[in-house]
Amino acid sequence: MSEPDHGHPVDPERVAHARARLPGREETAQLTSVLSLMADPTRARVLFALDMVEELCVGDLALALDANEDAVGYALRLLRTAGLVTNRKQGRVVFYRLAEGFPEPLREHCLRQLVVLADAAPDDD
Amino acid sequence: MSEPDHGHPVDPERVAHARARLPGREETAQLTSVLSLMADPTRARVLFALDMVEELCVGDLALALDANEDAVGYALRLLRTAGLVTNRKQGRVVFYRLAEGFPEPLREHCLRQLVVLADAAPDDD
DNA sequence: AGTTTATCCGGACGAACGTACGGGCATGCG
DNA sequence: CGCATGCCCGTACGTTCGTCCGGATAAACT
Repeated sequence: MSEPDHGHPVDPERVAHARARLPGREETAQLTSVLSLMADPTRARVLFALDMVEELCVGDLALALDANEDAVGYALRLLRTAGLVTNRKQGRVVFYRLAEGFPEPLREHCLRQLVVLADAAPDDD
Repeated sequence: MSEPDHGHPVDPERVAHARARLPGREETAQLTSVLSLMADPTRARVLFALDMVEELCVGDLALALDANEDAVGYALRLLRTAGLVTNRKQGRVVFYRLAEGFPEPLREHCLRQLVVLADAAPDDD
């Protein structure tokens, strides 16, 4: 079966303990949805770049990432929709930057701290 | 075209600046691959649970998460393959826990800090 | 020994994701 | 005023991911 009735847990205490403190479905969904956005090479690098130079237009962004514009455009679309970046249009050029309300923990922990993880863990397997 | 030759960047300075400091393709791939593992509700909650109670068997884990065993089993398979969790078999029960070399920044920043993000940002949209 | 329990494994299916392409809309320039 | 540029949008396609289902394995209990 997929869902055994499981007459009795093996570790009722721990189950209860975990169950009580575990983030709910919605909170988890929120968290994972924003993590999903960073869990893509193009989007991650877009955010990295914007965190460094504050503002960039789409074409320059593609140049900086050495990616094609379609990919960057799509990445920006999702990030914009999620409210993580904002755009300012000047002439026919559109500049992007990290949104005002960009989650600080995300910027601090994922954009900056976690890079050292990739840098210091060559044997990730 | 998808890849305009872009005679000249708009902001050559910023492009160069970003380009120089940007993490390479491999590092980004590593980072995103581990982030992808957390960017799933089931896997994220599995890690949360294991971070809290140290050790749990598959069945109890399914109970704690209120998910079916198939999902939990699949989640554990991926996490195990990635080396993020280890298992210890006692009788016919298999206990899982976070791996020894579980990336500390990940545990500290994603498992613990980022939850407050989900908790403190009801207007994520 | 046979049966039940706890888990793992592999394949099939459907859904979501990312990419490539074509067209569209504004802006700036000749 | 017409053409080129920079970017956005919608669609179609291929790939990847997660779930569901059946069977297999190993251990404990009778």
